[in-house]
Amino acid sequence: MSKPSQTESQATPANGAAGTVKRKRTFAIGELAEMFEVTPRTIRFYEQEGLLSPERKGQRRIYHDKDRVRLKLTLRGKRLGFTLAEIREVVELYDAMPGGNTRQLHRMLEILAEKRADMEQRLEDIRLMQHELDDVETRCRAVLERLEP
Amino acid sequence: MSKPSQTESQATPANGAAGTVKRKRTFAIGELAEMFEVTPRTIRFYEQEGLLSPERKGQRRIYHDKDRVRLKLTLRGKRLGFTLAEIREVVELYDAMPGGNTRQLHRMLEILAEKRADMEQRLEDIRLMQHELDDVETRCRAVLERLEP
DNA sequence: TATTCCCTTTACGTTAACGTCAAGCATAAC
DNA sequence: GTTATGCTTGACGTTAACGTAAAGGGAATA
Repeated sequence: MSKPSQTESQATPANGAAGTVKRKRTFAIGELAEMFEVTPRTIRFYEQEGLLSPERKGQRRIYHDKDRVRLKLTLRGKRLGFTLAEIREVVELYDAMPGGNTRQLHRMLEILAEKRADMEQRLEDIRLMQHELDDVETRCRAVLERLEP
Repeated sequence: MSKPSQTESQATPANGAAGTVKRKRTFAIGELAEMFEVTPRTIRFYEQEGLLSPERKGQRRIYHDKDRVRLKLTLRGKRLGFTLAEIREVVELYDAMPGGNTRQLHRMLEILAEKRADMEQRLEDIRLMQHELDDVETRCRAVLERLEP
């Protein structure tokens, strides 16, 4: 399945005033890509799909911490099998939340309920799959016992 | 995401001797498709990919209970985000198990361990996602409280 | 100054997992 | 008998999510 990195690997904080070990506040696309073990292409693609909208400094993209978080959430969504379109739907509503009208907010609650049900189903699937794995492993070891003394 | 059915819907048992409500033992492709809310095309595709190998009666495919179970497991695997190739890998090893040689069996245990770790990661992702959902819902309701008395 | 990186956009290519006809067989119903 | 239903095998089309190559900009380093 080509796992795209579970926990982002800490990039070496390369700046900060003397003594003050202050976290780097912005990232270039390559840094972010390395952190999450994805390619820059992927990150640009997510932007094109409306999931990210980094600042620009001239032509270059500058990513802040909120962009990093959003990317993290996006990738987690992906691991959970959501499509980029689904992830975007939530992201857009989330952005529109503070000034959101009542209808949007209720729609949001609807979506949340759906996702929640989805998570429950996934938990059940995982439980069942784990049992399958247990079962197969047991049989597997049984056969091995018979072959290897 | 177009959910492809979670729990297969019980097809009406249309045969069985008088009184004996005996479960139907075989299924046509259309029946199986309806049960799991997928298309026949999907089922044929899975066969082509080596995940199913139903009996043939003349030209027609006849599915037994073991085929149904295998389809169920396949769809569950899909919901968990596994590719058909991954699912097939396990299926093939599983088939080769009873007469399997030691090397294959050890390979099998390896794969099982991988899948197990995978499940753990998925559980963690789900936990985190649920917290996200809680968080968003809380904020969402807070805004609504301010808008609706 | 020249070379090296890292970035940029544009654009066509690729893979998985089916969808969607088309043309035809066979059995069940009328 | 013929009409309808459900199956069969091709074979080409489609979508999502990127990959990959081309052509070039700008700053930093040798």
